[in-house]
Amino acid sequence: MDREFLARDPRAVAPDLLGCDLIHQTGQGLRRGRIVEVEAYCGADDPAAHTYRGPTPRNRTMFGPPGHLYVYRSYGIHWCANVVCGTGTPASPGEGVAVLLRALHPIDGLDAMYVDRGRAARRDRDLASGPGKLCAAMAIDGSHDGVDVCAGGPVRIGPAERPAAIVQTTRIGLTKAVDEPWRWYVDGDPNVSRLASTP
DNA sequence: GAACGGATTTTCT
DNA sequence: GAAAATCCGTTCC
Repeated sequence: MDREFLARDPRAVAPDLLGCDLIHQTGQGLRRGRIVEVEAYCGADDPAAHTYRGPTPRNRTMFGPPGHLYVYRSYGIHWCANVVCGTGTPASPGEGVAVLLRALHPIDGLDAMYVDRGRAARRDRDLASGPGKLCAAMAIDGSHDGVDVCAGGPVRIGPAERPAAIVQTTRIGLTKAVDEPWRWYVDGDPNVSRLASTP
């Protein structure tokens, strides 16, 4: 994964991440899933973003250089993982923008994913069909906040296999900026957490 | 298959 | 003190 690819507006990066593989090489083995659902969070432009009101101890990774992972705890229980975007450098802060990874199509390491997801996972599509599930399946937690996914380390992102069709729709689970169409998913993939409503 | 409540960290009022 | 970028077990169709 080239860092320049991520050094853009998250609304441009997010659909381009669909079809890329998220890879985690753990001591036990390699886990891999294809990214099939993402959301963009746009810093000061986005009341729903953690970074809307500026840096805090939790969100400081999002103001750093692109290509790092912002991992935070959601509802006190789950972990959620974002890929930092924008034009930050080690010397100067970025825009506080990122892409939330919401769902994966499991490819490798499914046995380990079932173990870490517990008894609620009955089928492959239960493994990573949501941001909290995704982190559990990939063994990503708070210790991975700030890791560089562009450096060829144990957590990395592989090149995209371009999806046949992409759906753009509104984000999920928000109470602010609910109408912004900043979620994208791979049309027809069974691992997508929720389909776009068709009124 | 849909609908509800509980778990529990970080932030803000 | 309350709400939040969620998930799961239970309950009722």
